[in-house]
Amino acid sequence: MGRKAHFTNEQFYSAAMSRVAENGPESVTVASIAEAIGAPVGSVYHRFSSREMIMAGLWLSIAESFQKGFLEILDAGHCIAASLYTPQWVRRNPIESKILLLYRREELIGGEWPEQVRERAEGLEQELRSGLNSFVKKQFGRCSEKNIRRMVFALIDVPLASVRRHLENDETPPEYVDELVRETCITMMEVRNENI
Amino acid sequence: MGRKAHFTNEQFYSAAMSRVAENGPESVTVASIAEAIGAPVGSVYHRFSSREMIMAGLWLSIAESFQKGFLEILDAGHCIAASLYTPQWVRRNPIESKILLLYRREELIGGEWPEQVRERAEGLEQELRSGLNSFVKKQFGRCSEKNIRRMVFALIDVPLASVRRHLENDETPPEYVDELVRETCITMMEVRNENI
DNA sequence: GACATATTAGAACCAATATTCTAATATGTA
DNA sequence: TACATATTAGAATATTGGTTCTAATATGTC
Repeated sequence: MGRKAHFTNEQFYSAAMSRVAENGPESVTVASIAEAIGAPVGSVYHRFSSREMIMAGLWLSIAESFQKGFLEILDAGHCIAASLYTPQWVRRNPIESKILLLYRREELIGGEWPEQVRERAEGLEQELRSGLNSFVKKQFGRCSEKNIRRMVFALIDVPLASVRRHLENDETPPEYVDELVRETCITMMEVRNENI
Repeated sequence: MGRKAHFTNEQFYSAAMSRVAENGPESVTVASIAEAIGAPVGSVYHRFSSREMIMAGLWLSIAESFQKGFLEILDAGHCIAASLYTPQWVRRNPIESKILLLYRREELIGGEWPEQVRERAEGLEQELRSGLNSFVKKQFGRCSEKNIRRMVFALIDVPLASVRRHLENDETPPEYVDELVRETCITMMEVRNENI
């Protein structure tokens, strides 16, 4: 029927993504996205209902892709590999990782989360929680609150901490961070009797 | 000579601080600070040359106070205690810790760092680096790059990671985070031969 | 080729907020 | 009490950036 689209959604996302990685989330204005791909601002609003929707879509697609890989490893029961997933993913995806791991979600998406977006985000959380639960059950026999916390720490919090410093400096995380993360993960797996 | 000040600097800082803790750095407008203490915006600019200067002063005073306590423990050579300093400080300073540990510095202080402010910040970094160096020298005999990294990880990055999740949720870090941090710190202190 | 509609196009609009400016006011000193 | 000045006071200004609106344009279908 109508005329063919001149720009793809990916182009809009990609423009937003580069700008976030280069100058931080604040610098992403609707005008800057438009300019980056040579479109007028009106076109942006024709595709997306608001700036928030662009940022949310971008964030979600990166988060989904990250989490997919993580859960595959976790489901396979590879504990150490799961803890190393973050630094390795960061090396493979330097731009995406700044958006997902360096900035807070609220910096990217300030205001209202439209229903549809919230659902996708909740789906992600749900999926992660259940993946962790079954991992812990498999590894430790039973899924105590204490063991869940240990694994969140070993597989998520610590790996994130290990790369953040490097993301801030725009450098690829050096190999030694894997060693630190691995040692921590091994320690966390050594659950003593009183912990079970 | 002139008339006495009606408001103290602390009042301005404190107003800014509460707002950051409650609604995030974005919500701190010059008008909101003024309103919080019942002053007109003009008074704010009479004291501070810009919004940035308020935020920078606030951030610096918190950072200095945090770091002072940390370095005392570190200088005393108490490794585990140093790693536990962060979660414990967070429990004692719930408001301050959101400003110092939850938000990125760039969120608080966006643009230019005036000379004077930059100097104070650089002083802090310098002081921390040198404190860490002498700690590592004392603990490990020699101050290798590798050991420095391990200690930054054990004493700074991991403790920070251990509380961030809780700061986001506006809850005091539960006691068990100390256990996780302690175990990690112990692991990091066990430097094997090939690491020295 | 004519029509319908998706899309481009960009000017205009609006809201928020940092900053400036001018006037009024209070207080320490002579 | 009168003067000098730090401070309060808040209205006015300027800028930035998201959003809306109207017109022009291209493209698939009849």
